Amino acid sequence: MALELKLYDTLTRSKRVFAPLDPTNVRMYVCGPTVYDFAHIGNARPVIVFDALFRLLRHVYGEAHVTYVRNVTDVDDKINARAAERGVSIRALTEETYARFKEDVRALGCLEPTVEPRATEYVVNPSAKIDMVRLIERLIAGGNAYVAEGHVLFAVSTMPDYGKLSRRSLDEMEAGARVEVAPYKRHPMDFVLWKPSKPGEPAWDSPWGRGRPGWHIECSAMSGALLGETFDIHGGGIDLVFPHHENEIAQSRSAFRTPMMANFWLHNGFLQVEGEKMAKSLGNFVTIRDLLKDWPGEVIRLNMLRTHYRQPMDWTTKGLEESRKVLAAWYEIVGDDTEPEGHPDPQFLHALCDDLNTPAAVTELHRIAGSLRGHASGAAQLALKRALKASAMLLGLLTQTRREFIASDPRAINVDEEKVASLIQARAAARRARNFAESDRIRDELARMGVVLKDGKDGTTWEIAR
RNA sequence: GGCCACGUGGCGGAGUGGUGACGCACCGGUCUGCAAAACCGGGUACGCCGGUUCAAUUCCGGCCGUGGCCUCCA
Repeated sequence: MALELKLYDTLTRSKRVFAPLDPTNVRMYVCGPTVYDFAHIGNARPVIVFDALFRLLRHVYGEAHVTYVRNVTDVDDKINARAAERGVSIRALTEETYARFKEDVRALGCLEPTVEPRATEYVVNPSAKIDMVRLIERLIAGGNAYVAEGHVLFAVSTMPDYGKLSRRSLDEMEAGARVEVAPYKRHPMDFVLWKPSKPGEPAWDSPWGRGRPGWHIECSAMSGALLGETFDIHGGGIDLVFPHHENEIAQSRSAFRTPMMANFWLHNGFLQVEGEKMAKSLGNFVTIRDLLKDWPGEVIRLNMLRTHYRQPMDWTTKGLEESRKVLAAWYEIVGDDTEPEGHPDPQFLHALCDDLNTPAAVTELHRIAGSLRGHASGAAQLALKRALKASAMLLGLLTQTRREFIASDPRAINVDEEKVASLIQARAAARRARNFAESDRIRDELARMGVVLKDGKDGTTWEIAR
């Protein structure tokens, strides 16, 4: 394999060369949405980032050799609360929210994961290799979990490595704990695998009574069922490192008796909005849905990828505007050529293979676009255009024609393209007749429609004013 | 209170122990009937204080700032 991919692994806090456990089936699991509300831009970061990684892995190992699992959490106390609040059934709420989520991420140019399992389908699932109830039974049988007052708890003291991912010791965690410890816990850090359900809450029959799973067990069950006891990459937001991923590791490794769960643990950084933390109390929750009312999906996507996935990021309107300009300029260069015949640029790929360095990859796209200016012509020019297009497309960018991109701007929906075209023709005629008063009048008329003209060697093009 | 990240020019944002990436904006020029676009050229940087080193933006320590986790949260 010519391309050497390096990824930063949170567990070892180091960048390591990625070697698949099985090159014919590279397996990645990413924690997906809890479906109780519209997804916000912070939710979009891991979705876009790991989609980019998925695409890169498919390029390196072949499309048929990558399995990407992103779960859907459809059993959760927030869901119960929201459903009750709205007076709808839990099922109706989760189905509706999930459908909206799918629309949102498609608009952001994300490929569908190979499998999108729902937590509720893996509580008890006899046809799966493993499910949550069986996993918990194993943990109890193996001495890693115990039953107390209708709950099943994981005993962290049975896991010598507990805390390794988040680099904190049990002593530190106890010392820093702010929350009262449930009296039935043997150790303060023991966490819930199964809990009883009150009337009205989702419930499944289990050896421990009618109840529902704790938060962490779903990911251990679904990754185990769909990817196996150990797999290559586990991803998610950095806020999930503790306790979620730490607990997943404890569960999976204890149940399966393995030295590791995932070979690489990848975490994306947090996102702020206009310099402030995004919080409901600040009223600055930016949903994907809202953004799509103002910006093409590709603009949102490029804006996300202009920052390295591990860096903290500030999401701003100014940044979106810059991303829009960059994308528009690239489309102007590539034009309406849709032939996906090029190959991604080697330097572009090299940047991506360095821990998914998308900002550096974007720089390479600028480099290719720059080399297209001026001198290149004929076959060389076509090859460069296609390299630019093929490279960008690997990241889910420049997937349209120039015209489609312009039309995809939400602000363009009120623009009558045919009328614009005829006005441009009329202006061209006036200019040929050197009737500049008339040509300027037409330009002003178009400007009032929100259309900005750009005269070039090969005629006049236009875009939406901002 | 404990643990952990991040802090680069007007803005965004890579990277590196020793020649000031890249983009946006800005300024100057070419082109254009004019403007826009395009093209050519230009400037400004590594939070603060120490330490290691021939040499630090890059390594180490402290401080300050921002954010994350410790509780359901991407």
